[in-house]
Amino acid sequence: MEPVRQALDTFRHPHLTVDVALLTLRQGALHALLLRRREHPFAGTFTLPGGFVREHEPLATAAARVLAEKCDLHDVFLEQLFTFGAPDRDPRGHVVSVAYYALVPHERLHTAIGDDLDLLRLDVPWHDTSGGPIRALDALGTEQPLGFDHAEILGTTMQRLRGKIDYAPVGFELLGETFTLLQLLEVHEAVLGRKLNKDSFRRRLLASGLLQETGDHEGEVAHRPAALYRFLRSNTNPARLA
Amino acid sequence: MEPVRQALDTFRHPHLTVDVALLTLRQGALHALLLRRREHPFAGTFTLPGGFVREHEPLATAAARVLAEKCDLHDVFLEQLFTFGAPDRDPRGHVVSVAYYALVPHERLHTAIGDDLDLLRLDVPWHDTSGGPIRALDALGTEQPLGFDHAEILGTTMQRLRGKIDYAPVGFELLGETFTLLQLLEVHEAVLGRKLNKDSFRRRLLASGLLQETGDHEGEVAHRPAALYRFLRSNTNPARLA
DNA sequence: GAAATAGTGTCTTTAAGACAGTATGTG
DNA sequence: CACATACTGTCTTAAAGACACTATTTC
Repeated sequence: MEPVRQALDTFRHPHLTVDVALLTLRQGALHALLLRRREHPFAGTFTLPGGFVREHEPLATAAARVLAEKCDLHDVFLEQLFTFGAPDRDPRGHVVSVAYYALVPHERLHTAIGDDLDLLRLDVPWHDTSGGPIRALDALGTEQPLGFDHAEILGTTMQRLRGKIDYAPVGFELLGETFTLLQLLEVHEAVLGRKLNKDSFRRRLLASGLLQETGDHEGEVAHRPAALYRFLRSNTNPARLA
Repeated sequence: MEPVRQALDTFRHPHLTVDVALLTLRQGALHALLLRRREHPFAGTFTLPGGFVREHEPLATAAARVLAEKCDLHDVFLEQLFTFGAPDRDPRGHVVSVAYYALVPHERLHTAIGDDLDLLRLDVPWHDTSGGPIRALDALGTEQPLGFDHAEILGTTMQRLRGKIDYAPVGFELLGETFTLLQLLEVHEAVLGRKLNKDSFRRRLLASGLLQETGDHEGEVAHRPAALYRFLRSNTNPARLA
């Protein structure tokens, strides 16, 4: 028996970690920020950034710390997703992981991408909110294997997002400070994996009270420029964690 | 250094428990199954049944075991709710709790109620899905204090139920094998805390494909007896845990 | 002016709410 | 038969989808 497994087995309780599924929108498709893993187990696969929860550390703080330490990312939208505790999810021993998902505009990620940190495109094989593991594809469209149960965690993230985007203001977290209605529509289409009706989307969002007109319009386009909106963050909307 | 050893040697880690918010419907109102606590801390308060997660034990199994050991309840609807990890939620140390909620018809609880096990009526002070702690009232309508963050856990349970009952078949879990449409309506009204429109409720449920007519009708009523329905459990519906 | 998307107005379709009226049991 | 609730049919209302039409920018 290898020494690591031996060390874990001497303790009677499961260990507690956090994993963070950070999603962003690139070229109209959702991508996840993943780490290329060098060590046993699952060496060579991609995994979500994660780490142990310290004693006296709040769970959301642990998730934010993991993103800061492993990806140099600060002040992103974070929300608890689900806790994964299958006894065999880590071959070294029983590790229970509280999964969080994070959303961030693509512009904020440029510096973070490096050798062992990559954005993989998500391919969701189901078309409703049924759930199940999903696939991660590299720039060439080749499937890259995911370690542990992280394909399952990303699937649960998509399931949560699809169920939530219609009535909760999460789409804004993937856009910059200001955006057009078409950009917001494209976020919703990327999350839901299907085309949406432009007319009713416009009506619904304008009537929702979530949008504030900036007065500005987009530029650099060969057509009538669209009005730019800002997300009106009310006191009941979720906050960011530093 | 290997991360596992680092966590064990450098940092102490939080302990992991499960807590179960078991809800039932009695006299048209939602009640929670609570234990009267005798020990420090929170001696004299009511608390949710809970316990430590054993190594190599799945989380849902731990939740079902707690219900079996502390309440002699088996084979109930159980679903993971949220994981509570505030460092000060237990004054004895950092205890992270994976909360589950359970739903069970009132008839199945009669034997479970005893000296230290009681059903308290829930009083939800908010009228949408905004969330927050809720109150527990005894048979006389007197508020009974809840230990730890269990008022918060019950509040999150109500929030989840209210958000879910409109599109997921959870109302059936609070009813017996067969039921009338009016009984199902009353379940929805108890969960949502408001009156619903009878006509559209009937239309919606009959069109949903979730109900199977038994052919029988209720008896013992001084008016035209209503048709009895059975919940049509499809393969995508949630299962029970033994 | 051509091209392209933004934005407006209106008709149709669909689901919920309202409500009148009929059906069927008990006492 | 009175009464109470079950159930049915239809009108109204609100929101989504469809689509025609106008507006405004770049090239």
